[in-house]
Amino acid sequence: MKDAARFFKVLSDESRLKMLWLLFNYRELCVCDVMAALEITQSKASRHLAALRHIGIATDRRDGLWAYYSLCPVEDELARDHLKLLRKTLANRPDSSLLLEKLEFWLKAKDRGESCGTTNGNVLKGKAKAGSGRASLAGEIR
Amino acid sequence: MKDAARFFKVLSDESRLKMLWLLFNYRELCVCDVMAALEITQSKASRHLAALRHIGIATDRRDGLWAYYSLCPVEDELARDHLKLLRKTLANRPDSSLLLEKLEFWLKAKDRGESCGTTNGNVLKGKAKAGSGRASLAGEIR
DNA sequence: TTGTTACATTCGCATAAACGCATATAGGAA
DNA sequence: TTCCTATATGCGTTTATGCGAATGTAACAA
Repeated sequence: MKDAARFFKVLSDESRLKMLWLLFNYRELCVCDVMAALEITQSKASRHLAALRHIGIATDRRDGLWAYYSLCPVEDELARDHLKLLRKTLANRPDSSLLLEKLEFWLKAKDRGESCGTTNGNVLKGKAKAGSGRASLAGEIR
Repeated sequence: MKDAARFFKVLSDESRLKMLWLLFNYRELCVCDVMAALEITQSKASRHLAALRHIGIATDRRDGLWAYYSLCPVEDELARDHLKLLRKTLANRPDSSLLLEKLEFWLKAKDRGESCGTTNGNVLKGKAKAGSGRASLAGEIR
């Protein structure tokens, strides 16, 4: 049962639960999307996403500078079943919808050309840039 | 989602998962039963059982010197659903049946009058005592 | 009373986890 | 080249967690 305990340890952090909730609802998200929706630092987002990857419930796809994370098929039965249930149970949590709204708000701002601003500025308060206008690759699921 | 993370934190320890598995299969168990089945110290058993009690998924019933722990109805939907699923998923773990066998072995030894021996001796290696022959109150479920 | 037993709890220590900060890496643009 | 940006990671610090050993508590027996 050691691996089962390790799996639940990953679920025992609020930030990681929120990330899972976002990934349940969006096909893939980059680090700065998670950063913005959860209002956490870049290193925190990167590390927790890496934790999801390390136990094999998420993968990352690199595209230039960006790293897109998404859920991946889970071989372990216990993990797979509990993740499936988690998707349902998290939906009824009070802060779940708010979290999705925050993400949508950020994605729209990103579409308008705002940068992630990890180096100097605050993510959600960054000014609009004359940037590339890169379209978000976040795939909405709902 | 903070309370959800707290719930999964309780599941993130192998000893606590084993205790839950035993309580899924026996209506109630005293501390020394858990101690013997898991081959852990008394303070460890007591502490982890208290952790299950503190988040409201187990209760204790005192009868003289003994403390009998059992699962209790859980009001929170997330916790309730995941516990229900956990009962199924843990059944397929390789060490689950072995754990139940260890418990049954201990319960029979206890029925023969062996003491828990928390103070001085090792639990499973304690000599048979001319003790009270107290019948086990552990209620088998399977 | 004294002693024994089952359990809870406190203590101190060791390890693990989480964090911010700074830096490294690496791709894209100028 | 140089600069900027997105992400990963090493480092040091803080906090959390788990543990055994010892002690405390309360019930029962003699």
